[in-house]
Amino acid sequence: MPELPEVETVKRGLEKLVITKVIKAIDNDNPKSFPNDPHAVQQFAIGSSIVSVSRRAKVLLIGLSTDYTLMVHLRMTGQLVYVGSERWGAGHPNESLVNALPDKSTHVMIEFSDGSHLYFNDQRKFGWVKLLPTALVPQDPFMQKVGPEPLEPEFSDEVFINRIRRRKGTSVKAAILDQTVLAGVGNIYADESLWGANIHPSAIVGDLTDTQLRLLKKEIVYVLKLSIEKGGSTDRNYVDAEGKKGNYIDFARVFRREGLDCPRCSTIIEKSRVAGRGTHTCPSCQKK
DNA sequence: CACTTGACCTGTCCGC
DNA sequence: TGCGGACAGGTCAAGT
Repeated sequence: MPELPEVETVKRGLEKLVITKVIKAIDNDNPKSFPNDPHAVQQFAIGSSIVSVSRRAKVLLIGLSTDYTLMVHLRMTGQLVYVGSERWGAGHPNESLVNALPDKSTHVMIEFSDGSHLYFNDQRKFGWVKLLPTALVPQDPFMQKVGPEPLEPEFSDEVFINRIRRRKGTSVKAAILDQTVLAGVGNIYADESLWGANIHPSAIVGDLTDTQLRLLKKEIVYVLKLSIEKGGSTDRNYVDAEGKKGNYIDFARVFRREGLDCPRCSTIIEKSRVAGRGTHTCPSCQKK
């Protein structure tokens, strides 16, 4: 589920909600969701306070006062939801979810000393919460190989073109989904940005011009920024740190709009399969 | 090496 | 209504 804009939205929410909170207890029901040595958890997490929340690619990093970090990947269906000690008042945008937590998909539960909680929910159990020394975060194999952050200034046209051209034999959709090319694009923003650039997802990278790739890079940055403004995309499971849904999907041009009109030319949007993923295109705007 | 496919899980939806 | 199969936003290991 969550791609860069969703993880960024969770990060911004958590930053406001959990900094300075002291961890009183952590429970989990599944070692895949919480693959940590209980002794390390006891020694370096329990009793520590949260000093920072940051994001790299689709990974959330919750910094602790012990110089350890809780590294969180939401994968497909993960949620990280904060619930205050008095819950949320009536009228909360997602009252039914928040007030029902924990539920059967809650796999990690962090209790703070003030009685509030942070719940890690994950229907499909692909996500995880790992505790490790902060100094070792950069040594993580994924962190070692992940590409540049698309919303940082160093993500220039040259950087993007050089990196994506390493994948010259593959489809452009597979290339932008490749986290070593750039960080944070998933299926939604791949389809949305390719539509924006008038490029067919199955086009081979080696057949695209630098002009097309520059436009694609611009569209990737555009859709990611727009989605952050809208609080991300809720297609199924995604919610932010307060349990609220995102609104980008209302602004999507092709994603999940098969059978509807292309907003640019009114041709009916099609759904197909590219790079093993459900793929949405306008057959008129995005010629093969 | 470059690239593609299947696996990891659970839930939901669609066709018979 | 029940059942089987396909599919769902990510990543990695194993295969070609």
